[in-house]
Amino acid sequence: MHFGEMGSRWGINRTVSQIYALLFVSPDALHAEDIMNALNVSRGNVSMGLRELQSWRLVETESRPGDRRTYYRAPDDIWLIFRTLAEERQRREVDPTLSMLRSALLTDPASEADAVAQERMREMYEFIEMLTGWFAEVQRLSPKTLTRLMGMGSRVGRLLELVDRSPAPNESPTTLTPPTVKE
Amino acid sequence: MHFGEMGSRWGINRTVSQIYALLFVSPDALHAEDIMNALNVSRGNVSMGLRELQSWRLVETESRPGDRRTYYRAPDDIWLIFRTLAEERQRREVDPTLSMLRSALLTDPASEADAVAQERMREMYEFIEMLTGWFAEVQRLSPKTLTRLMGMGSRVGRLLELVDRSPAPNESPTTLTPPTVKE
DNA sequence: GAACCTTTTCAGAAATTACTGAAACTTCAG
DNA sequence: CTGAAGTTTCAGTAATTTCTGAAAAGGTTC
Repeated sequence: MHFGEMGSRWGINRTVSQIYALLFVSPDALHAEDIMNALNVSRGNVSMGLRELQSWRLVETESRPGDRRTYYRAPDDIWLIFRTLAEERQRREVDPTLSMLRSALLTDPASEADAVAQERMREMYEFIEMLTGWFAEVQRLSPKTLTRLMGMGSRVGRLLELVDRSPAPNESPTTLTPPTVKE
Repeated sequence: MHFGEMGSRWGINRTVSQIYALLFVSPDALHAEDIMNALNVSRGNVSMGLRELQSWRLVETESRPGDRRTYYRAPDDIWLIFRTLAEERQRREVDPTLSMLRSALLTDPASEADAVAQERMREMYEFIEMLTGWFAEVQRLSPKTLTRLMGMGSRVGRLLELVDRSPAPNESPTTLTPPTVKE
């Protein structure tokens, strides 16, 4: 129920969110009728919801010998789920927004106000590109490494700030060679 | 228009998104009637939209001497906007979800299936806590440092992976002392 | 190839969400 | 105070989204 509520705040259909939550906590794969009964929704609704979840690559199907029904299961690797969600949102929402901004930036500003608007859009464009670019790159690291990086929290960044404040000569701020890790 | 569309995919009312986009690209602060005219929506709708945006701390008001009308402006510091959004979503959606999960984890599992469900929820709980905790910490760094960190992309992480593969003796994997930055 | 079981589709109904416009309210200068 | 200018509220309406259930389609088995 809570996930249905939260889903709808994130633009995801209530039933779709609930189906996902149900599959996520289920020890075994479920078939359509299990879901119908558990959530009290119609057959058609379950079918559409499952299709939506498959289009997001969030559920997998499974078939069992001697049973005609299709069973559905939600992968349980949380890093993978996170990655999948990020990739799909990138493809469906971020990329179209970037290309819209790009084309808006190509037109000639008709007024001073337009020029300012373009400047703001350019900032936003660059911000989104930087953020999603970084994200895509970092996602390629192993979950283990990512977990460690997160465990270090802001320490990595504070280190950089330290370096910034006491500038050493002939130092490139954007390259980093293997440090000596002590202690 | 595009932002209205995208907003609704993220659970944000179309008009609210459009008002925000309009203010964001406007060189000057606008008053309610400007917005009504620009977007062709009713006075009441604009009023409600602005209130919503203020509750998200995404727009500020401004009053001008000799003019009774309230002027609205969207701050233009993108890092600040990003941070504000993250903080509000954390407060409104992540925190309630975490506390729901916490209470679900406190109940005694009534069956084997319940125990599995709890285990899944525990994993999700820990993942969200780690991610948002890291995020909150990193957000405290200056935009300049953050930009540099992002510029380094996955290099920081690859460094860690490298260290993992060729283990040096007596090394704690979770602490990091200032490295020698060369070149 | 026909009976059977399951899934998908989709038109219409239901529910939800968003919007309007007018009245009520607030603010402030005179 | 008063009245003009501006803003908010909210009941009613409109638009959109979601859901249902029955019919069609898809697959399997014998």
